[in-house]
Amino acid sequence: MGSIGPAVKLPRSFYEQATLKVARQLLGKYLVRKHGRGVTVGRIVETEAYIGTRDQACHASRGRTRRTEVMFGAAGTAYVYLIYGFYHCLNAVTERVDYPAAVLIRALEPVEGIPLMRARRGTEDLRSLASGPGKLCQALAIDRSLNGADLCGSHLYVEDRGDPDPSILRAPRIGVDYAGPWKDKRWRFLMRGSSFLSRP
DNA sequence: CAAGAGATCATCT
DNA sequence: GATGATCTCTTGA
Repeated sequence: MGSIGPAVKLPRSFYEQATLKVARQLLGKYLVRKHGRGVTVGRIVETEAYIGTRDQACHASRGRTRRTEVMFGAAGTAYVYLIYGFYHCLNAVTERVDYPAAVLIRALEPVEGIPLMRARRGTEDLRSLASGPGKLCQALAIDRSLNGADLCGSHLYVEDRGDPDPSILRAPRIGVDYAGPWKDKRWRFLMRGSSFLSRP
């Protein structure tokens, strides 16, 4: 719907760019997940950037540990972690090796495989299927087994379907009040007018 | 509609 | 032993 031209899988070079640019440019692209015989796709409508060891909201600010190791690795890999013992969060690792940075995918507009998403989420409400980082991982069957997975592979990747550039808003990141001066950075990017955001 | 509680576990101190 | 880059449900205006 509204797509023009062929779908192009984003190459690794896309993720090697500055994290804020990647976070901005992921909006309007399509996250594709192939799992078993099911394909689910959502249009990315909300992202957040986590950048380097000085950003106190970034997990890597606590150093290079087993958990954060993936963020220090190559751009274009998935950083997936379990949060609050219940939900998973999906990030795309960005920038160069040894520089820890990533973009959190915060919300999707369901596009393909909607019945499967409804079944996985246990709700019929379209607006609740993927409007949050934990929700979208549940809807797309993304868990820690995908930590370190290649986003330029065939099970989990992002496509440019030729949509026109969206109108974008910036806001402070969610849930990082502990991050001192870094909590006010406007590193959250939203597609203006989308009704599938985690919050307006 | 807003606010609060509770759920549950991998990771790190 | 403490702590979350969350979500859902309940309560009460």
